[in-house]
Amino acid sequence: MDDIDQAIIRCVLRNARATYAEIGKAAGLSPSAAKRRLDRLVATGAIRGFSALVDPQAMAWHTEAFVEVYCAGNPTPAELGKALEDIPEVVEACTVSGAADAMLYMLARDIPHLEQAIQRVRSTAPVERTESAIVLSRLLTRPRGREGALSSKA
Amino acid sequence: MDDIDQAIIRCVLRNARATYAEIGKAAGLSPSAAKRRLDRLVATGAIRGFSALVDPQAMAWHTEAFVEVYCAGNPTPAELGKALEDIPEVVEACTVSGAADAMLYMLARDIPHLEQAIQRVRSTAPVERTESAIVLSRLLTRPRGREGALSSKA
DNA sequence: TTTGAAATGGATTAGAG
DNA sequence: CTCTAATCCATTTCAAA
Repeated sequence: MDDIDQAIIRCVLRNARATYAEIGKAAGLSPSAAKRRLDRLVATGAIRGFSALVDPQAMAWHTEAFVEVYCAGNPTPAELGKALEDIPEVVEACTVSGAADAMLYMLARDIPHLEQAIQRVRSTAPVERTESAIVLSRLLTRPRGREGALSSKA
Repeated sequence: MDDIDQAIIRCVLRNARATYAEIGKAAGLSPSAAKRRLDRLVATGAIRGFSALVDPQAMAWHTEAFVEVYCAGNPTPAELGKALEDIPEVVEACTVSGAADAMLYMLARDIPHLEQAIQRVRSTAPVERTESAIVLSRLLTRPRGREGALSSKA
């Protein structure tokens, strides 16, 4: 992880669909070298993947919920993640300490849509039981600076 | 915004670097039709951009927790928000349905730091009891469009 | 070990139907 | 929306620093 990798990450954070030529230009590399480094960043796990930034307003999804998931058996985190990946209503998912196996943060159009999405979670993953806390009002949201740690330029 | 657009969004949420051929296959469309729809979704703002998912390990603070807050009496959401505002470790806070009054998402350097921050929550706000679920591993994180990335394509 | 350059196979994109 | 065709890009290979 050097300055070139950081430049690549910054570029691809700004636009995940950038071509290797664009990535290379941002990092001062040829397209083939840029591809090699990007592939390595993905392979080593520094980059977990690439996703679209969907406007929740455009989809009119404004029903939020925290969902505790209690699993049947003990599926691996990887299995759980794979199963949840196809459910776009699941915005975040973590395994957690305590009684529940996982905590989901879900976003849906409305209550029926949320209910349907939770049903989909229950049928897709080896889930025994879920416990939902629907968000009533948002008290505060602080920017998390996920990319902040990487944006320190040399 | 129909089922085809939804399928395109699902595909590109899963992998923003998918080719138009892959997107089209996921949506039952030809590559050129897939490109036209995706371009339109970006142009209308339904998709704000495409970004990489960087390993949170790169962050300085990498201990996360979901904290359920049970209040003494019934403070207003405004009072709660005001009390939590001064605690930087509280990244998100919502009032929720169910037994708990509020759900916090907290971010700290490590477990001692998290414990100290929770103590601070308990002493600052009229909190009766808290129940914490520390994040063990992150299964998936979808950007919520807060990062404000913009495609550089014309 | 990592880069840059060339070649080819496949993807992207505009235009026509 | 599909099809077609021209262009552009991704990916591999290979030689060089």
